[in-house]
Amino acid sequence: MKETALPRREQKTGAIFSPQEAEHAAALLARVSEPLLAWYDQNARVLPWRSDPTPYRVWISEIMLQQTRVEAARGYFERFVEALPDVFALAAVEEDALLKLWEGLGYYSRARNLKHAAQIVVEQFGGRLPADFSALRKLPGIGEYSAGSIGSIAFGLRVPAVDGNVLRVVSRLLSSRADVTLPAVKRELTALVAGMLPEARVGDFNQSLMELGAVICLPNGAPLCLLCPLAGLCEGLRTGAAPSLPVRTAKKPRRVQQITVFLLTRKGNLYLRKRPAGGLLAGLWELPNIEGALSRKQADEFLGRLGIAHAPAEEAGTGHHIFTHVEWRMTLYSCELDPGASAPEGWVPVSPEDLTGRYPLPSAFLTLLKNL
DNA sequence: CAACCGTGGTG
DNA sequence: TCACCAAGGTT
Repeated sequence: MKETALPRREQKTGAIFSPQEAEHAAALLARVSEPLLAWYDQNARVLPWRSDPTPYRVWISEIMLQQTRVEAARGYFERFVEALPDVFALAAVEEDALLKLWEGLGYYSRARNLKHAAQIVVEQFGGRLPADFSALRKLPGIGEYSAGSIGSIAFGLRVPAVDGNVLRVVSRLLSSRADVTLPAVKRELTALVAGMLPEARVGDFNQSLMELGAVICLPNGAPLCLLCPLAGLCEGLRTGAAPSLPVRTAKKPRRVQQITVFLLTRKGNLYLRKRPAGGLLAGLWELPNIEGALSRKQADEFLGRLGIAHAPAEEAGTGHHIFTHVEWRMTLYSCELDPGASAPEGWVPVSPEDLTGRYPLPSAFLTLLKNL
């Protein structure tokens, strides 16, 4: 294959960076670990999973922290490990109880994957998380990043852990305009990070890169370069490009979905139903709803067709909820069912106590109920 | 590879 | 109000 005949990104050596650029990058990054670890020793936040970093706790924290800010995860973590203190408890937990512990955190498949992985750990590894990158990587919910973070933090494995913080920090250090949303770019930056790992304290080093990104090298064009221990090496600071890095391709616009939601009550209980096992909010409970913005008359007709004996539906306002890929615009109706009325299969009358303590609801519906 | 999967803080 | 984006993984 002739290099000169191909655009750079198709060359065999270095899809993104030329050999010269990669060499320069490696030389720059080689000078990072020492000052960064020194900074980390003085500035690391005190976090519950850091104070007692058993493999189980590190694992739970890393899954919880996927696409989730530290402050959002903190309270959930404490409650989770209190309720499920070890891998055996996690492997045996009932799904609703598990999802209730995760309620409001989002990306609920993380919780289900945790339980599935716990069952594998019990069956195949005697209840001990494997101290091996490839074995960790094979567990459900553990990808390239998490295998690296758990491996290095819990077991001291000499492997990189490249998350969004690290991509931002490294892009700025190198003043690189490579699009970090591209898997190929992520792979190359991961290789560069692998090359900058210190001989010892790899877990601390991986955490120090993320910590720097979380508290100094802030996203949204707001890095605190004056406080940065790496300011002296940072090409992004020198060129002035740091605030506008990293480069990411824009996201696809959301689709808007109109739904009509029913607040059906009977003798102080509220009707819920379980969502399907796959797709959005899989396995969580919800207020009965259908697609479309129904008029009050259509709402009554809908309930009538389901054979639900009820008082006339009352308009209960509107609601709005934004997910990553979908936006719900909700039309609400409230309706008291006749005392002896039966509801469709799977619609469950839930007491206020069970609503709070037993049934996991997505925030979209929790917000509605809170506003009533 | 690109679409899908939640939620809340931030400017 | 609104776009951006977080200690990503799966299909």
